[in-house]
Amino acid sequence: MSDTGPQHELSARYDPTGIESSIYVRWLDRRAFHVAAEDAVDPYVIAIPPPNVTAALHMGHGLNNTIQDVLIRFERMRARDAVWIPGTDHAGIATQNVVERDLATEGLSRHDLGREGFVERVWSWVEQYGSTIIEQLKTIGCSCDWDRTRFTLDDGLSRAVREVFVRLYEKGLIYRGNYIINWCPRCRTALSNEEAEHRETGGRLYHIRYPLADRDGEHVVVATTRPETMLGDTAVAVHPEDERNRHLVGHEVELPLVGRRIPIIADEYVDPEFGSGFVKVTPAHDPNDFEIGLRHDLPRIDVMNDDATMNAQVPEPYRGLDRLEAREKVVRDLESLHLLSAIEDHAHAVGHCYRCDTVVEPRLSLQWFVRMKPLAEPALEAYREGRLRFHPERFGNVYEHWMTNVRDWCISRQLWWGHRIPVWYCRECGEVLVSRVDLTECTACGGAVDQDPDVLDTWFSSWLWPFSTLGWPEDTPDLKTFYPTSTLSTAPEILFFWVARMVMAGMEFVGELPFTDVLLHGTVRDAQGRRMSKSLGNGIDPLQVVGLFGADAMRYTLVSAAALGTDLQLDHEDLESSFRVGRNFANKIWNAVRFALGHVTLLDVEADPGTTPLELADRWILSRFSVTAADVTRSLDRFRLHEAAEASYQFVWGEFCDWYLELVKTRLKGDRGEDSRRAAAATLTTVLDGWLLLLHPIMPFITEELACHLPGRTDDDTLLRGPWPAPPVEWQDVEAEQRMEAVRELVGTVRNLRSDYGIDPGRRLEVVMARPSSAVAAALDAETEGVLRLGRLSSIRRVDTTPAGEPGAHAVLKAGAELFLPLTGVVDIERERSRIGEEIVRVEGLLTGTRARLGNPRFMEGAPAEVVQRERDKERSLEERYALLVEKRSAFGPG
RNA sequence: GGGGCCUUAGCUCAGCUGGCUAGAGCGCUACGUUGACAUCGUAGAGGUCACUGGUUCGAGUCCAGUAGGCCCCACCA
Repeated sequence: MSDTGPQHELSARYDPTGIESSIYVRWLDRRAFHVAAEDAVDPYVIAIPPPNVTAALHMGHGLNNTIQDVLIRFERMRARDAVWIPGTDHAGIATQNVVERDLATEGLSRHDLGREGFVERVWSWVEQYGSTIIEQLKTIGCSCDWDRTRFTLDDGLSRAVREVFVRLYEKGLIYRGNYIINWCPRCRTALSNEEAEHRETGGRLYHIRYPLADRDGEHVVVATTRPETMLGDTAVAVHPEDERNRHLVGHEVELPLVGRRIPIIADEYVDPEFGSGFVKVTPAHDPNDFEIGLRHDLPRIDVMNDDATMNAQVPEPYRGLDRLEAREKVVRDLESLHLLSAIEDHAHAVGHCYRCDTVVEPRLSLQWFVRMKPLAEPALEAYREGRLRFHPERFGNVYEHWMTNVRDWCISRQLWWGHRIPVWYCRECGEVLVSRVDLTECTACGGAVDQDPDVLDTWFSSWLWPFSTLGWPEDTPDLKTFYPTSTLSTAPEILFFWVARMVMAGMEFVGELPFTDVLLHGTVRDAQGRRMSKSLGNGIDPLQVVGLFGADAMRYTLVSAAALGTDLQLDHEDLESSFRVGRNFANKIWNAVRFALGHVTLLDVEADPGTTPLELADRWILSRFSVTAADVTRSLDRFRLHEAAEASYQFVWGEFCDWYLELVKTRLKGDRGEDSRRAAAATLTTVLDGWLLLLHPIMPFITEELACHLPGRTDDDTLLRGPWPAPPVEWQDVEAEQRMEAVRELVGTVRNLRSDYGIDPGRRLEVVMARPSSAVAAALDAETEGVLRLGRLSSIRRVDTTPAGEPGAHAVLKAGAELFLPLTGVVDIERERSRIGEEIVRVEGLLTGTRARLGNPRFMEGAPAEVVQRERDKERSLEERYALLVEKRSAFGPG
């Protein structure tokens, strides 16, 4: 589309509509994101945190996947074999919930379909909607290797899951047992500790009298936040050294409402200082009580059904009541029996199901567990030895703490959607068979077998993701080439759920860390600082943002707003203000290139660069570009994406557009001769091409679109493979930077004075200059025309000393020069005197500070030579300015 | 109960290993249609870097404490 006169095709406003999708298709057509193991020499690999297959893209995904895409594109441009492995997670509970809700609208439950029918139904749901989020990732530009898309429940990954289960079982690291687990009465399944979210809740502490069974009229008082569990009490405990109460050990109390006689026992767990020193013991509904129960061989009475209604273990009046109803009734009944001695407010942390937010019930239950300690050790060691790094670093502490105190992992779930537990129980001999292949009969006695009905925790497949996606347990070429992966980027919320467990799995099953660097990004919040969520309705749909402003605008905004590990705020009620930065920047880029394209031709670019001498502005912009490229590279290397974004922005807008383009405009028209024109055109194109590359990881679409319009490039060109800009160090040019600094200060000062005195912007002024430093003089010689044009000056008159007593404005440049702007009839002497006076005070202050430092012997000894030198230079230039300013002021005569 | 983080311009935030005459974007004020861009340009106002001490020649940056906010972990009922 760009062979001739491309400038005519670019509109004045950047409109990403259509451009982005067609570019994306072009990339796909070339299979540009695919890398085969055989071809990979220097792999850089990211395994995507697989979004739930039920998910629709939200801003959190938008941010995380933009970050990953930036890194992948950056490395790909650096000629590494960058592979980004995409996929989705079957998300056991979440997906089952979605399909069950679906069924409910037809008046059906999963039980109506039966297990097989239900699972089929979920699969068809997945087939229909499962690729939604994958498609959405393409919309925001993600350059995943789509040929490698995986699903945690597909055949290969299922095989990995089963292999892992069997291995751990054989190693004695998986066991089945009756323990207190977190039970979600709504999902009717066990949860892991991590899946129970503890939240501070305002509750009550009830003090209940338990009458002593053998001493009439006497009682002990226990305190509880959950009176309904008393129905399952099997003991009352005191601390063995509790002077007040230990004489009661061995006695019994009669459990109110139930009538059961239960013993008073002594156990270290009890805090004698708390309350009355007595604790009710409910081994089936509290983890501590469970432990006490073990030590004292107490009966465990589970008083609830799966849905947290009271079961047949409780007295008739309470049966069938929900636990909260039961609580109220228990309290009422105790009250009427005068057994409630007090109720006080009491805040405590209550667990909630991370999927449905129902209050979790600690409950005794037969489940499968993974012994974590042995897995944690190598994972901890890897971190301590510095082989595993977190960004920001502080998350290392969090990881270490969790790893050190890791508890066993409850992995069985009472769901239908997921990896079925590969365990069979023999009906005949009771043998427990754990197998890599499905069994139909007992391997011991040949009897009929039943497979465990439960499925595995979703995370039991996710924790294998970095290698299961590469073909493990087969020793595939992919696994050999692409494992370990390089960087993992994710949200801190799943540090334990996923990141820590992946590290353990990688070490255990492949013998190597799954990745070396873990990037934890912040949370996307709304204008009030609240987390974006469906229930609050304060989310922003990335696709809507893409539709309005383009993916690049969104990506730039997100990256620039998300400093490493910090949260970012966006306003869901004002998308424009939220994404304005990126949108405006994209527009700026568009127009800068549009302008340039109107002035450069293929001939300019092909000309031998040695034949046309570069001018000051050319040398300067090359130098600035060189520095910027180095900064951006360094920032990306250190995962400081926002710094890379900001550095590019400052360069493109603040230096390239504001100064270079402005200075070069006349030259491009040929006003300063053909050599000058050509030098400008060649430099312009070189630098433009360079910064388009620099921005490509963050803004892939617009840069790709514009680059192919540049002379020397065609539609077949792509920025995907870079090469990543690595400007020669020779481009860095201290002299040019100093001189351009003088140009900018000169122009800036003139503009400032004009503005201060309200000079008509159209009026051309003459400026008088005296005593320019060599830098200023050289700068002026090189760029007179530019200075005149940008300062709207008619001429610069050089004199030995600026006029005293004439009406006009004085200034002294840092770069070294006196300026005088003759302003007959405009300048008010008093105002000018006070303006200079203020400047004198300011400079004097700086000078005092600098002199104090230089006069301090300890500074002179202690500070590095470089710092001392800088202070000396500063002192000298401040002294000169000071002297000149004082002289100017005195020219006004005594104030 | 432990651990961590934050507090810098009106707003949202940068500021990495101490050298800062403290930055950006937005907002605000004034001026401006100088043919890339009004999704723009030029200039400007605006900060005792939460507070108190300490270390240091030098602290927004390091240390301790105080106040306020946030987060994570935790079996004291």
